[in-house]
Amino acid sequence: MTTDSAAPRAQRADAQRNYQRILDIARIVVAEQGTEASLRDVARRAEVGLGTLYRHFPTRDALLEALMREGFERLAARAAALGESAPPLAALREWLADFAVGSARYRGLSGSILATLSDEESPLHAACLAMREGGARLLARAQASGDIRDDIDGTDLFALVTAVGWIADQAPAIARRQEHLLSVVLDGLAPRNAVA
Amino acid sequence: MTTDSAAPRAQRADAQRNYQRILDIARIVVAEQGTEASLRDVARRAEVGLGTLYRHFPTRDALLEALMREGFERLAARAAALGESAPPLAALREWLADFAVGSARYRGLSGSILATLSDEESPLHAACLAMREGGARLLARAQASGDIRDDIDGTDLFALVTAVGWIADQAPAIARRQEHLLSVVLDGLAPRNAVA
DNA sequence: ACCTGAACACCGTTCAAGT
DNA sequence: ACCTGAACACCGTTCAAGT
Repeated sequence: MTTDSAAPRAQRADAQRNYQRILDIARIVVAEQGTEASLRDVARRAEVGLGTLYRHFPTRDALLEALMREGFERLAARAAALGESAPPLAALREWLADFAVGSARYRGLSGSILATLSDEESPLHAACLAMREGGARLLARAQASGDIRDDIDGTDLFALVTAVGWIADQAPAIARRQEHLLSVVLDGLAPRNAVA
Repeated sequence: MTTDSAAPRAQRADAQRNYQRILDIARIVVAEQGTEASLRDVARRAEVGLGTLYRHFPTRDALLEALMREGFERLAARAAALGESAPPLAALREWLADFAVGSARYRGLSGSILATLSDEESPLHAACLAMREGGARLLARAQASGDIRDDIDGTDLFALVTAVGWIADQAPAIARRQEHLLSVVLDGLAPRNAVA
């Protein structure tokens, strides 16, 4: 057993180059057109055959996953760090602000990310997992300290923050209210005290 | 001046029939496929030429507007009624629950409705206006009575509630949490008391 | 006055043929 | 082992030709 069956086989040089070309161009095209960008356009501008794009990225979500992986990993790491360094509520708020920015980086990304929650086949699902768990831990911590109400879970929070990002996506006119709307939602997460 | 220039000219019988056929079928197809339904499919199943569909409904939003008009008018009327009959906060909450249901009636509708806020050309924009104003009045009333914080306006509220509807749209797994998420958001609208 | 469907310019996805 | 692009089955939108 000198070679692991899951060992990454060395790619041919042209394949490696094409993969990188596609990814670089995809970043540009998705920035321009959003997550529903024309894949044909990506292939054209990357100067590869359409089949080559599909060989490297069998689905649109596979391409998005490659585009977002770094960002997701960064958010997961940031959650862990904040969990050590900041008080529960502050840590959660700071992380959510970061997440809100990341999940709205491209037009349509909020939708792609939220839809992926229900679709376990999507490569985005797995890519988001560690980040989601990091956020969920910060939430649980803030709930344990009594800063956040107990009747919401990580998925609820994830969905709510993504939804606020989606608002700016759909209606540019409200985009400047995004931060404020997020803080309104977070205010709703305060513990319910029975003050009648 | 016996005839108003804006008077509705009598339509030819076949035109009238086609209009109705398209609308009836569109209701079915949009229920099946959502607001991004294939217009070709609508024309096919309504057994009219594709051009006939475009003649009656020049844009997708024009078709959606015809589909939703009644519902919007009902919501506008309901806002007025609740403004007379119920205490400020209860009226607002009840109306928002109604609105939440209506704005999520079809898959994709939340998006179509919110996008229309920024697009004044869309026929949906005008169709929503009276309803939005009705909601805004209920909001202002609840703010005047001190039940709702002052730093949000009708557009903010409209966007937030639509966004909660969108969540269920994207992730069926969370659909059953919709009511709860809406109540979390509404809790965030409570006045900010300086309780440190 | 209204209807029709072909025509145009796009998609996503697959796959036989090439190197 | 990988690349290519034609082929297929769809779109939305327009518009000349018909009745």
